[in-house]
Amino acid sequence: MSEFSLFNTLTRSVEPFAPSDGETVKLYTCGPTVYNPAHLGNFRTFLFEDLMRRALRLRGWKVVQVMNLTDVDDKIITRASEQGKTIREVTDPVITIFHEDRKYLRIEDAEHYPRATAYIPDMIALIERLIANGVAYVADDRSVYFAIEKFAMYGRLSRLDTREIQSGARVSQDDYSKENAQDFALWKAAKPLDEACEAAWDSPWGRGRPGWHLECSAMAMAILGETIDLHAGGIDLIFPHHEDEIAQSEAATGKTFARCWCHGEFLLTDGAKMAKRVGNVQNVADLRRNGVSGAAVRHFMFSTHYRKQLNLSGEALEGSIEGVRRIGDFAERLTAAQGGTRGLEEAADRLDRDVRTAIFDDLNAPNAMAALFEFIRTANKELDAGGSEAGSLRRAREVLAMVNGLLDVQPDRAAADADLAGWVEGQLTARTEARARRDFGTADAIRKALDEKGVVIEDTAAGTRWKLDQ
RNA sequence: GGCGCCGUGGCCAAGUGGUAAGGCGGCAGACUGCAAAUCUGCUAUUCGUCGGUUCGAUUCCGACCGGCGCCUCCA
Repeated sequence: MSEFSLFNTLTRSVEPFAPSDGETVKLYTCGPTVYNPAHLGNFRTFLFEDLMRRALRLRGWKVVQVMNLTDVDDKIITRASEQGKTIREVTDPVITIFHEDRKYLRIEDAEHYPRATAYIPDMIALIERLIANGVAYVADDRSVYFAIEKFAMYGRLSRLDTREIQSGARVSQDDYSKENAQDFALWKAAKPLDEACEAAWDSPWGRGRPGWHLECSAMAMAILGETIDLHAGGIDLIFPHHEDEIAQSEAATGKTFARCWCHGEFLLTDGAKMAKRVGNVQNVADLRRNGVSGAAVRHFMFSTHYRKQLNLSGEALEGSIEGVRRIGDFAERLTAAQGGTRGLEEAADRLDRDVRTAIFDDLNAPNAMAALFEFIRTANKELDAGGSEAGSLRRAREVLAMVNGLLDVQPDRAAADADLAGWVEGQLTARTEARARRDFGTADAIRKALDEKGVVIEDTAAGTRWKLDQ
């Protein structure tokens, strides 16, 4: 069996990876905070995780993926109060949009999408364990904090020396009273605003709500167990989010929380991190409105390795749209082909091997994509040569399906409705007749009329074919 | 101030101590009535700059220039 390796943030190096039980990968991925539709930067991370789960399965393992939905937090509460709603009324519609966007980008369903508010009892139980272990304390304001100096390994993931966080850092004191500025909240005592939008629950320490980091630890352990195989997220979550998850999980259980940590780099726009506070965000809806397909977005996101920053530009996106068109045209050609050649089969074998090698080597999607395009060029050539071997054709289709099951960059050709199809067929018949009598003026006028309806035609030896543009 | 990443052709981008994958675009050719699709050839003597190590560096080391990120709740 081929090796599978991933870059582990804990060691800052690419290492062999396998699930601890040799069979099922327990994967936890930090999901969106649902107060606003996720932007493309968020989706770059989710796409990287989608590729990861597909790669793990291709390697032969089962995957149980958890993606949490953070449906209680400061921003959600702010939004709810502004609109006079409960947090649930704010988050429900955003979750719906999240799943629509996700499906548009062909991100597979995770096995679990837990909402933080559904796991309050688990979170409270975890806090009680931490207090019992002496690493958490209840402050004067009835909030509960984790005391980072009680956890020796604190800082191991982010490699931040806790004593040296100083000038330049955004060290803003929040409204809570804690013993050490770097301690983080496990439980936040309720304020009137929280109660007003139904963001407060009973607890042994009074009314309140969970801290952000706590959610992930509690839900990961509740669903996947105390030690998980893989934990992934955006690079900005390394600190403090994942650092804190490790602290509170391991301080509670005494066991390794996640065996391997993977982080995806940022998507930039105009050379700056895409973020709401920078004001340069673009959503899936924006691309959708501009006719950019999910397949094209995937091609774009996978054109660069996940650990490298990627700049969103119109030019790059155009390139992906064209690239994906080529893949689509080729796939249709392969579907329609009557037979293949020995060379086609060899090219398919090569593609099979090269894609696995690339993707099992720390998810090298750009190399996998390169292998796909090399295959397309060779296969087109072989198909030009004719050939009648059913076996090689079958093999080519099988490998292309495998690659597509991994990258999923083959565009859907929009099916024309019956009215349009009928009209097009009529036009094509007229055009074929015109061409037969060498009346090219009429033939070209018809082609122009079709083009204006978004119909592109190709004259081939077997007759004229047509498709909808994009 | 601390920590870290990156800089490869017009654009995107892989990559290795031994002389630059792939995609988009462009140019030329084949095919076509013309197109489209496809194929072929061309499109970086060179990998931010300057040094060093080496038989040999884009790949290792150093300095510098430029871009980006993290340093308490941001994917």
